Amino acid sequence: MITITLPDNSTKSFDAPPSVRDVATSIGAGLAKAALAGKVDGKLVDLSRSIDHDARVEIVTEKSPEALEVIRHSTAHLLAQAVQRLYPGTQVTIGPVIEDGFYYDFAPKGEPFKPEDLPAIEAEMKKIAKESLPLSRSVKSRDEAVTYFRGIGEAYKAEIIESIPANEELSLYTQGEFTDLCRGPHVPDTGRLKSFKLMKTAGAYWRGDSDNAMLSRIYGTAWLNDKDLKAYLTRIEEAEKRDHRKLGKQLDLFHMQEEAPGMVFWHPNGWTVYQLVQQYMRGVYREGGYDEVRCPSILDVSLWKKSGHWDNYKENMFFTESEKRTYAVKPMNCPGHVQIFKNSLHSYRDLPVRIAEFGGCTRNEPSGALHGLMRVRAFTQDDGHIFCTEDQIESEVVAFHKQALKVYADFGFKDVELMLALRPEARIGDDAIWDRAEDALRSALRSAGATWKELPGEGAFYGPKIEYHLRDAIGRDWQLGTMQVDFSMPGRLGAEYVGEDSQRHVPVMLHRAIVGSMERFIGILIEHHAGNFPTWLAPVQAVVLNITDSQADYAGQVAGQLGTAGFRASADLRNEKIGYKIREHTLQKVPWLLVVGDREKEKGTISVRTRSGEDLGQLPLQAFVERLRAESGPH
RNA sequence: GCUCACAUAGCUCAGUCGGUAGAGCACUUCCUUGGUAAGGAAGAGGUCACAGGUUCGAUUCCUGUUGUGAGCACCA
Repeated sequence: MITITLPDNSTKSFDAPPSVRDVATSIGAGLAKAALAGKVDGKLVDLSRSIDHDARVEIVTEKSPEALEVIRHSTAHLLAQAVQRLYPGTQVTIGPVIEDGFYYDFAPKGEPFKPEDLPAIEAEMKKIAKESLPLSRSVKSRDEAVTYFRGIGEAYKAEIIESIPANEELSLYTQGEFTDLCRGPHVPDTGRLKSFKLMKTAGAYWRGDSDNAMLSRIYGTAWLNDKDLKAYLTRIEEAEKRDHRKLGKQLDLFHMQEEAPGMVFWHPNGWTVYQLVQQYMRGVYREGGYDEVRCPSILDVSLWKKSGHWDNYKENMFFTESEKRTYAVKPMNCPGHVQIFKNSLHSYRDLPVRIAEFGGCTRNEPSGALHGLMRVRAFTQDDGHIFCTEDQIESEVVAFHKQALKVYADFGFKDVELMLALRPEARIGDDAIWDRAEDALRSALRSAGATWKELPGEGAFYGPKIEYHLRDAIGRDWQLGTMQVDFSMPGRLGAEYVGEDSQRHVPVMLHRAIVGSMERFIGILIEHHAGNFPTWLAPVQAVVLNITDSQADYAGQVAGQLGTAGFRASADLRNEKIGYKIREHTLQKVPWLLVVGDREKEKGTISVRTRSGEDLGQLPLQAFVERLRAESGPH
């Protein structure tokens, strides 16, 4: 006798061990039909799984949060089956579920898959789905499974299984002629898979290691129904429209060119935005008690040997030589700031000493990593370093945390996630130091009332770090700010202060940045706002448009007065129709369009239109200035 | 760095099954003075990314280089 408890706490009894499907059927035929999988004592299983003990059971249908995972996983199997039908001899490896879909890595017999191959594969998937092949689960011992996969020529699969402990039982899923190793669960039959699409092909290293062979990966997406699929495809299109590389060109913000890979040519419009962000951040330095400094861009390599960058970061640095000396182009600002700290003798009374810079950094990033403004070789950090005692870490981290959240909110980002990156494999400093550094950050975060996720192995070589991840308007995550504790570098570079005991001590160094890289931050701003910068950040805030030549003087005057009032305004006096000018400046995403014709000229007003097409009618210039002033800053 | 793809006018793209190229927008000039998302006409603009090779002939085919895109690896 088996007693099953359902989510509403009602119970059902069965004489023989029932399958999950039996439980569903006992509740209702409709539910049995809608069922995709089940949850037994919280564990996701197949419908066919029999339940041999008293348990809590939940039926997973399309309405369950787990449904998508099951469907995507099963669709990955469907893809593998289709590929093996069309390309016999292709080996399968793994096919996990990812955000919005799934992928499957194949070891093709000949050429890797190309985008042109996808329609045929997708058609074959649709065909198999129509066949409604049931998926059946079987269990094998590890060694049996290895023998099985070796027997059918699946060397990669066999290799995966060999790395699993010998005493573990493995489940295999079979649909028609296709069998794959898999933890499951899966949909009961392939007919349940309807709304999917293959998206792209790519290379991917076997087991994620660049020393291994390159496999051929196919990405796909899968959804509960065609409506969701369509919504997803629309979302991707929207994201493409916001691409900062595209908008950067359209709005004439910046460009990059072949002679300077990964480096930016800022155009007047883009540089205006850059300057605005910089001025704002300069205020943040001031309010946080930082002194702004400026350090040399190239420094003798001996300094980088002392700092540890030579040993840990050489691959990513640019070098230059002159008169038999080798210099490194600075990839980070910290050693420079230490030099400034060291240049005078500090008392413990001076601490914390806060030094900040808009520090230009140059890093030889791998060519394949470059991506518009998001990953560049030359960039500027809002970089600050705090020299303090161990006791001061907590209050410094808390103050920084508050400031960072304010900055993000001012730029329109509400969704901020914190990560704590812990000691990596390659590092300097002994474990006791790392313990103290990691604990210091944890306790600071605790006292700031923050919640965070920990990422083992992701820290910098000199210390652990807090990372601030922001979610933009279309749900993508970006890492911006960082706060890092460093017990090593001050000692290596000889930074000291005189303590109360009149002895010399090595200070702790905190590395911090809020926007991270100016370049990347502006890229994120462009995408977050889809190019529609808020008025205070817009390169051009208002354009005055005359209707005929007879108002040219007046239009020029209005633009002049706005300029005098401190706004970025210009007049478009071209001999073009008003509709043409409106279209052009709307496409340039200028927030305010001010139309002046004879009517306005006579009354000394302007007709105000926003870039979203809203018509505010005629306003006296002064009234508009007030309105603009209200939108001219984040505060 | 690795795999695959791509590189044609300022921009977005078409095209040449191998015989040195075309559209729209933008630009210049002229006409038009027009009230809220494109008025009209004419003109100018290209070593078809770069370097080799095959060929009577290469922008087109092949190889390499550079850059870009997608993904992987990397991201101190």
